[in-house]
Amino acid sequence: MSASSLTSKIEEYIEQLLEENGSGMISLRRKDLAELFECVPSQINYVLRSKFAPENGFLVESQRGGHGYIRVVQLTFKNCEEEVSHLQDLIGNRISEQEAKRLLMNLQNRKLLSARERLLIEVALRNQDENGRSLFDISIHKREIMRADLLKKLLTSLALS
Amino acid sequence: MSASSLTSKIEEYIEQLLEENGSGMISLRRKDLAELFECVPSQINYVLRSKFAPENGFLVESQRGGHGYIRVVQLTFKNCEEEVSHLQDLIGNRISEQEAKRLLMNLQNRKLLSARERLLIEVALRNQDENGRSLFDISIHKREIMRADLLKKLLTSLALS
DNA sequence: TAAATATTGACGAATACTGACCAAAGATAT
DNA sequence: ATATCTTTGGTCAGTATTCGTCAATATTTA
Repeated sequence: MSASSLTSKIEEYIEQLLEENGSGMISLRRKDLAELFECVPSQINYVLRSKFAPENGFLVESQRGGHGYIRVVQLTFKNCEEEVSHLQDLIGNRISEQEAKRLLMNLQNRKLLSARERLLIEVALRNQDENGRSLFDISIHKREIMRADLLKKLLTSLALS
Repeated sequence: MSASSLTSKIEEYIEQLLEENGSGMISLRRKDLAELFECVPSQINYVLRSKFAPENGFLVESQRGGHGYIRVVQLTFKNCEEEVSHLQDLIGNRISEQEAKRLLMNLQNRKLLSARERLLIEVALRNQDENGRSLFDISIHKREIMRADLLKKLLTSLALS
């Protein structure tokens, strides 16, 4: 897909670095990256915060001062149970439609879900939401709780199969 | 087939874009489309929700904010259309839990569903049933209707893509 | 005319980007 | 050793840009 925004370009650059490196971990220098993309340094923080967050399967460590660095680590899980409990934590008691979609997309990217499975889950979530809204007049808050509930049920059932 | 309504015009425009593009996927800018058709932006959402829903063979993905977009993906029939409409007939207006399970097992045996996909559908159906029973006190009759509805949505969206 | 579908507009939410100011850690001079 | 300078990264608040939702109203259809 075309990456027209600055954020996308930086994101793709970092992903490419990770891919080339292979060890699942890379180091950056914030100022250099900012110069490369001709933006303010805090833009790098924005990209890291929004695209390389734990819910997207990454960890970011850094150190200030001379020879400072930013390290991006790609998370992996040893077993299913670890992954499931991590997912439970991420979903929490309630979740928005956007968050749910991002999470599912991430699972698909990490090959933990097929495209068809993701589609099924999205349709199920959407159906519940529509029913809750139009048939039963459920509040948005309650719908977020029900969405988290269903999502956890679906993902858990898959992981334990 | 009156193409006179605004919704129809927008629908046809998007379909034409999809056809011209050929890749089965297009990107829109909601504000631009709204300006083109001289309507409020939310009209675009209405068209997308009502005409480009998964059960109609489309996926809509979007992103807000700077460089935001709306992407419409046309799912292509992999399995034949007859299969889908046959399933619709088979399910009918309402279906019991037992019948649903038999149907799903049958689809899995015929390799039209993976075990994981069947599991997802069963969990989604059961979840809706449970909620309907315990939260909203829905009658068994109404629940059979809702079950048929959800099952058709799920299978139809799967039959595409 | 009752139900379904279409249309609008007000308001809210998510994402992108910047710049000013803050904090930490190494380097250097005394 | 300590103070101070230099080099790094962090945070936050503000602005701009897009899209989404919801409820009210209008129109069409059955």
